[in-house]
Amino acid sequence: MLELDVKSRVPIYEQLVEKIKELIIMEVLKEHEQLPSVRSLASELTINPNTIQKAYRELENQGYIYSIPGKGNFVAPINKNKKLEKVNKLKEELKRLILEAIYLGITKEELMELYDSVNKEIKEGRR
Amino acid sequence: MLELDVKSRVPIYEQLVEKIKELIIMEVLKEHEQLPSVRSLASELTINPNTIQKAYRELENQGYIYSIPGKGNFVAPINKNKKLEKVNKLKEELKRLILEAIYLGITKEELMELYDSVNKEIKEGRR
DNA sequence: ATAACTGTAATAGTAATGTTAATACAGATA
DNA sequence: TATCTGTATTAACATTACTATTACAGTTAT
Repeated sequence: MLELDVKSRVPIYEQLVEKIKELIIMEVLKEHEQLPSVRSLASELTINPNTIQKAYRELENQGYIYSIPGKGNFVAPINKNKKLEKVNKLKEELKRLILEAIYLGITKEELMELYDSVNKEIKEGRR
Repeated sequence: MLELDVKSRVPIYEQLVEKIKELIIMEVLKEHEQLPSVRSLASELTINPNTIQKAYRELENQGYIYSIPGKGNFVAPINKNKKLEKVNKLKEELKRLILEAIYLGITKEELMELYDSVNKEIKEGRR
């Protein structure tokens, strides 16, 4: 569920943050659902507990989870603004790529084809 | 022309490589055109000559430029396969983002709107 | 030929950052 | 009481990018 790339330039804790954000926004993780404990997740992923804690701390700062000392970390109940935030961020990224694409001569039609091919892959369950 | 972000996670030499690649593919830099010397570019950007050299070396390895010791570094005369490579890479990136976008509920129409807005900006000379 | 450019090379040092390791303490719970 | 949980702290390690410095050789113009 949480696949990490230890050789990546982006640090492990940040990969974790992004992956877990994703799960929360996609509502794979539900409100108030408990996350794996710092230690258990660390041993499962065979990385240091400090790294997990750093990720959880960051998620808490960003309002995605809340923690109860002694009990655990839980999914925060907000999700609406967060989703909008995410959508806007994604759109900005898309615009950046589209700009470059246009300069490289990629047409609107080609972009639509890309959309369709991805959409098809999803429907066929290949993702 | 070459704007660097020293605070970025991606290293300076790699930013340089990408920017210069871009200029070559867009044919802003023409075949056999001489690039700034290692030392002059270094002093212009106020970074170390070694960093420039590392970028040039990388560009040479990737076939974008060639160097003549004692003379300088020059734009290589290939550009066709390189452009295709770049386009394909960009399309892969786009697919990745589109996949995420679909999961977040972004429609094909919204994507088209993004394309149009970027296109409009270009035409209006805002880019 | 000399000076002033070019690229290339090697080495050492510095700085930042992520990660690990080891402990410790306190709240929660069975 | 034992065993979970989160939290905190400190030190050490590893990697990497970048800088600094010096040196050598080819090119070119004066």
